Amino acid sequence: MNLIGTKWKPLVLFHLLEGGLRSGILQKKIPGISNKMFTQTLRQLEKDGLINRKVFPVVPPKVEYSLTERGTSLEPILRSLDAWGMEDCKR
Amino acid sequence: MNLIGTKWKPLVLFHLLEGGLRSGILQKKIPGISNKMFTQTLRQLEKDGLINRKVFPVVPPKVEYSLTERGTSLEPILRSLDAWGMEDCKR
DNA sequence: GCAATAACTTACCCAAATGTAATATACATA
DNA sequence: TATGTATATTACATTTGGGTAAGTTATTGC
Repeated sequence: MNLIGTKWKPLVLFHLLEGGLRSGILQKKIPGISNKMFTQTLRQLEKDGLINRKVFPVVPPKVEYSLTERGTSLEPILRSLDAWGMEDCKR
Repeated sequence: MNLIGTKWKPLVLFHLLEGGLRSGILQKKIPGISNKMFTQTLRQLEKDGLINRKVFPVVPPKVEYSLTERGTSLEPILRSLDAWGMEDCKR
């Protein structure tokens, strides 16, 4: 799954700890992430079974991401990374 | 510091949790790491202030690595990564 | 003299991660 | 008809992690 060895995954997960978010809002919480890496990271996390993707059939599109149970189980790790002041979680 | 975003750093630190080790022995605990990445990773960790490097002026050379206090403070993170079964810590 | 030893280092190369920028979709509305 | 909107994808370039293999050092012992 490679949570480690990737720049953005932990960051994305961290911002979902407080609850699900709309795509756009989540992205704004991660300054510096490119459009591409944002969706690419989400796709991977979804494939890893760590997040849910919920699409609302409206226009313009609305998509919400939230942690799965498995994703939530990472909370201790994500919080300790944050507490420790890991660069990648500071942004 | 980028503990995350690198393949080997957490692994090296993890194996030092139980105490300092000679270079060669530490390397053997990390199958798959190349000679180059091994020393390169150690240099980075040393620069990050996470490990100590102690050289014994003997022949053939003897070098021991151990965690600094700062490095030891990562123990909860390293252990939870391991407990979670992170791929990189399974080897 | 010459091989063996432990710990590195260096040159060279490839592949994977990431960045940039343009484009797509589908409908509402001015 | 043209524009805005939120989400996403694609092609292309660049950066960086990582591998391989050979060379370095300084001594001991055959």
